[in-house]
Amino acid sequence: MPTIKEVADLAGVSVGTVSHVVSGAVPVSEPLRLKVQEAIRELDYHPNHVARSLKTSRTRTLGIIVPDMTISFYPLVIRGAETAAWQQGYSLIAVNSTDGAERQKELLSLLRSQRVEGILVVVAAAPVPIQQITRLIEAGIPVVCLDRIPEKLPADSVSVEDVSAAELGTDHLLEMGYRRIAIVTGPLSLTNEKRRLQGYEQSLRRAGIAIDPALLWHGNVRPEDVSGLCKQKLGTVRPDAFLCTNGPTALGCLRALRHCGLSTPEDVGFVTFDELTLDDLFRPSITTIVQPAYEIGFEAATILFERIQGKSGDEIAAPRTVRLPASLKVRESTRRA
Amino acid sequence: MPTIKEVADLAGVSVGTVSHVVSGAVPVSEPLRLKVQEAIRELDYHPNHVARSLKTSRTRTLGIIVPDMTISFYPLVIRGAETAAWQQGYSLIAVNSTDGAERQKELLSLLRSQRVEGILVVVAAAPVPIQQITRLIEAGIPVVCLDRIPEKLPADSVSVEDVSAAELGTDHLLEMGYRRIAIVTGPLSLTNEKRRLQGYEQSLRRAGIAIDPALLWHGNVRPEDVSGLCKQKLGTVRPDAFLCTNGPTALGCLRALRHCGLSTPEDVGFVTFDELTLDDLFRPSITTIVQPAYEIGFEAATILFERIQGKSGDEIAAPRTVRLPASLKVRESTRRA
DNA sequence: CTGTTAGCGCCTTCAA
DNA sequence: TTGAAGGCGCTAACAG
Repeated sequence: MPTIKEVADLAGVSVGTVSHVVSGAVPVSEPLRLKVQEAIRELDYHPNHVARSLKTSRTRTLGIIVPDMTISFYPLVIRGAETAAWQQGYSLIAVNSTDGAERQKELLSLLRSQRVEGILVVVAAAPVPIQQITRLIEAGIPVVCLDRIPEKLPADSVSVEDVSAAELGTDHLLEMGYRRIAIVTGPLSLTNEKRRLQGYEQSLRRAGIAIDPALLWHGNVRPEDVSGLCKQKLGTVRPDAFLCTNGPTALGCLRALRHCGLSTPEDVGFVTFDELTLDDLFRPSITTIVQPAYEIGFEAATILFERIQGKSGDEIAAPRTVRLPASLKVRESTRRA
Repeated sequence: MPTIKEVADLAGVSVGTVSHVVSGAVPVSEPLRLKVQEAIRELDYHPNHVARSLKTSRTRTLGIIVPDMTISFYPLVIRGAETAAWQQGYSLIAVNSTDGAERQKELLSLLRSQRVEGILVVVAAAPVPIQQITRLIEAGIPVVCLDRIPEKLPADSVSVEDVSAAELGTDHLLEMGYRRIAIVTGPLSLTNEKRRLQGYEQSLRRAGIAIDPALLWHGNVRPEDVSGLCKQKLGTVRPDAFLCTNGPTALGCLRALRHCGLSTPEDVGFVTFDELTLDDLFRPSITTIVQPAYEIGFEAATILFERIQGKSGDEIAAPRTVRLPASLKVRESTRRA
């Protein structure tokens, strides 16, 4: 791999001159510039980012940690962030935490060693000591949380407007005439889940319906577990509709319904957060509360850049909290006979 | 961000000693080691990978380029590669080419500047000068192609056994009694598409059915385009079944069918490469030729590591070609009334 | 075992 | 406008 020195030698100039034409920051006379460019082409020279980063202590790299990019929501988030990063000349390292606290810690540490200039993180569902993250921020590496928001973490965050999103889904079910609406949530240690539950409760209350604790099903983010939970609950309780607060949960719930011989929309109404299918080609298509995944990623990266740029000198700005609106895609699973 | 020197000062030892305890390569006496570790904890020291990479000229980083990780097949591939990389203590930079030749070139250049030690690439569907890739290999950066295999590129490659995979699907349709089977392909400039077409033809021939050119529909990887193509073709031709050679193509085809008021399996049989849905919860569930996506990624990364390790000294081994078997998931779209 | 030191490739003053 | 030189943080000899 050729170095800047080899280019300089071939072009018959000094390394400084080559550096100038590469960066474009300092003007170089036409003839020298051409000679340098020719040498670059000839040698197929690619500036060494590693050396540049060491010198400038700027890696022009961002990190993003997601639980599992196999879940359709996250690739969109990543692409949003990637686009924002690309526009600023940054690249993005995306890694999966598999929702493990230990793994997340390792990844945070790895990204730190790589000297990424900022980190986007969807915190693992496993309870994570927030110290993992506060330390990073103290060390001067800005962190923006997205999608899932840990409690009491003084960091920027971007996610959906959970309460109103849940209301959107619940109101729709109420409008369709469902009354015994069960909510299937993930772990309530995630603020979002709590807020979604809250939105559900508000909608019911507003409709004059009492909250029935027997219809509050609290699971986690593993479809198998949720499926088991639902099967068990279905033995004694029969809701007429379901609101699932995330994709994996919905998957588990749907499997349980099928297992119990219940179908939607014939037997029960069904609404979930997050897209389960690629589109509406399949039946029963599921009514979905769609989060603006791409925008969440894009917006989060944008905030991260503001932090990175504004880091020099003046006091740290207060954490920003951005909440993007969700939208409802009404499909067949809430179409009553 | 503390440096190795600060750790050394705090622990009252030399930087060499700190380096030794961090790497574990050179033994250090118990008392010193403890002092160093304490200092590391105290300062929250994270070794600078950038400096280390510059010194050792090994970044312990791999790159992977996919067309669009929003397509469900690719996240699995990436995770497979990530797992293999992680096991070797490497990290992975995943980027999207959006199937553009220019973009792919930029990404290759970027990864090269980042000094990744090897690259996994799903070549862009747009015709790409193979020189982009051969140059990399000449420069000593091993490249493994996966999923899509460009013609005449002397590089390692990992993908599915296209011919037999297509036969699998076609034979199944034949067994179910379909006779006028249309094949909807992506661009034939991709070897895989050609091979899949070949498998389809072999199956038909073996069954004594003549190839009808009117049933050979050649599209691209953009659902909208394919949908338009299919709508037009359906105006004059009526196949009794479809074999789609990839996901985006299938999507376009299904949309066209719906547009024309045709449903599967009632009116036509349907088989496609690649999963369209998360699972079999939706109807009509589509019979699918499933590629071992995770394994493809894992295997490709493994080969890449062999190249990276074996790079020193001896002559370059001949390109390896790995073909993994596909499996058929029979679902409702081929269940005849 | 432990300390010292020379670069890895590049950018960035600073002089010429 | 161009060239020369120091040093970013670390590792890998090498010397002690």
